[in-house]
Amino acid sequence: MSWTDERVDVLKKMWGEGQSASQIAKELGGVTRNAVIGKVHRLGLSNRAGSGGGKSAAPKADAKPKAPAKPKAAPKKAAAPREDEIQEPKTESASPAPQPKVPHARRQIIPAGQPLPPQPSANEISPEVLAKVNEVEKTAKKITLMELTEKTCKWPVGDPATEQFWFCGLAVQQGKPYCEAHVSVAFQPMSSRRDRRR
DNA sequence: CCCTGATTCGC
DNA sequence: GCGAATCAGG
Repeated sequence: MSWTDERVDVLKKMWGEGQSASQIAKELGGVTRNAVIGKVHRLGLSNRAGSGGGKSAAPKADAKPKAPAKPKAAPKKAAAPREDEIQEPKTESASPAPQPKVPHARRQIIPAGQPLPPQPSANEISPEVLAKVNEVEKTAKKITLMELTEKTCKWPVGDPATEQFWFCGLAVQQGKPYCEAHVSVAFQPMSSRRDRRR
């Protein structure tokens, strides 16, 4: 595969959207995340920030401490036939319809000001974290039960008895079953919820 | 272990 | 220019 204009376009778009190199590589197909990263650098759009915020670019200074002397006895894997991708056995066929963008209309998350207690632990959590979760739930992928994998956030959102129910679906925080935001509300330190009035 | 991007360097 | 191998984190 070569970097055609269209492919570069997708690359730029996705990278701009904050997609990870591996995701982009998966989307494009025929390339590895390394290739994507390499291209990103060559295109000179490595840092996605640019915002004059506190996040300063890399303090590169001078880099050269790399070990130039690489023995590399004989680790040559020869031409490793990748093509593997042992991902989940999705409905892989030949349909060029990878990611449904979910063009659904904006369903209101909270139908009404009803009790709505099913939320696992949205009781006494720092308002900040709570707010963050709310944000996340708006940008969540809203996947269904069957779309859950070991790598998708399994945080339930909404009421299972209604149509307004889905799973977060964002990338999980490694070992955890939830994404970062939901991990923070799901795994409250005891100290925090210690003296629950009851 | 999973993942991320960054860099190097032979091709 | 390309990207695998590697490095350096989280």
